[in-house]
Amino acid sequence: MKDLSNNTIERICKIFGYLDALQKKEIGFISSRELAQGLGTTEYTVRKDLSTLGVTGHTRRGYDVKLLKTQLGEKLHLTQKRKAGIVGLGRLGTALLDYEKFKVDGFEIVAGFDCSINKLERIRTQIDVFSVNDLKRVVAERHIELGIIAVPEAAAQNVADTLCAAGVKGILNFSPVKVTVPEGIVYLDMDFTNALRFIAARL
Amino acid sequence: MKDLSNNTIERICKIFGYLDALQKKEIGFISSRELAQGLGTTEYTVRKDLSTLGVTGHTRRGYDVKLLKTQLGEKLHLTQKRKAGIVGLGRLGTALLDYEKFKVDGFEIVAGFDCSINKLERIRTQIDVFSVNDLKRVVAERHIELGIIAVPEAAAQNVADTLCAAGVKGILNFSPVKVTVPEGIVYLDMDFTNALRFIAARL
DNA sequence: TATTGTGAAACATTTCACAGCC
DNA sequence: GGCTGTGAAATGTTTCACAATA
Repeated sequence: MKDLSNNTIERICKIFGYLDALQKKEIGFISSRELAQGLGTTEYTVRKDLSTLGVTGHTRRGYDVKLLKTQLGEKLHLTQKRKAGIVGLGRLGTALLDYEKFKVDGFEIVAGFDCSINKLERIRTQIDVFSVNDLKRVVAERHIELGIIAVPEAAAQNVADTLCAAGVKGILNFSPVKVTVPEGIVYLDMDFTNALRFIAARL
Repeated sequence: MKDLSNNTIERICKIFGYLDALQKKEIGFISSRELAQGLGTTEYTVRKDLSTLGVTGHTRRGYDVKLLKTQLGEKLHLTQKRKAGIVGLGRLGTALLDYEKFKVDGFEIVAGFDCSINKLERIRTQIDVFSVNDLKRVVAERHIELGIIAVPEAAAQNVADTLCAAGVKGILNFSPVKVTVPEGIVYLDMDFTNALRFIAARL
């Protein structure tokens, strides 16, 4: 397959999520125009993106919702379940531990980590929790591919290093500092403050 | 000022945040190259972005960290404090209520809202909490400009409508569905599942 | 000598127009 | 008739090369 731009991948991921909503409403077919409206983009871009991926719709009817979901899932490798671990079990970390939407969409949180024994003992959750000292072992044993960082900023880089050394392939960073990761590790920031800044700048 | 692309605004917001870290380390000047490294972009892009904004550095020394922070803040209107309210006081919502980083960066959470009286009574936080029935009044009284949505997906669109009707100018949506807002309201999604999907697609 | 600032070149993305199709 | 699929045009963004500068 041709290599896709980040923008395209992001849009396709959004479409993928949007199709869930359509399925719940029992909508069988959807046109590029309606998809575009639901996503805040243009019909041209939707058609181009889908055609770039090699998936195809029907003249006069649009795209088959269920089929499209399957096809996009395959093309983006979203069909296989992915295991994730969360490091940092403060308020945000524990909120993420029990975030049900992950499960629905093929992501499974299989472990939580914190450096405070105190916190580990007090936490009430279904997910197994461990000391960060056991991180390397647990990541290997449980085949964790994705690391989610929810520690205070001072500890973020350290945690990222530990996660990468343990062998995770992707990192989602909720801490407010950018961390650096080795070549080949997929990295994404979720900086809340930055999000508010972006909005403020557009006001 | 020329109008800036979303990409430029996003990068400038990141630079703005990065300068905080530099100030903490007491670094006085920084070159476009170093900035680029810290941010994962190129020195050309940094220089172009800054020059597009009309801010300027010094030959042989780079940019004055403190001055640059001030200038970027002015250009992006990030100097004035912005008041925000959070709707939905589940685990995520309450985590956001007490997210200290917001305060540091000029955003102030001045109210929380939930529809469950039960939850409102049980919550322990410094921030005043209200029933969503009082949302319109409180948004007006406290001059809330930014609405943060942290409710389950079924309620998200409804909450967005209420917030917009109450007069907020920007919305940050943590729920996993995209909501639609009237023309003129700045809107940004923070979809955790989508973030994981994006990472999985890049693996 | 090291770094900015910027016009121009290279590249990437989005939009468009329309053929093809059911 | 209404929708997709796509090559070509239009637009936007990034990279580059180099003059200017302290």
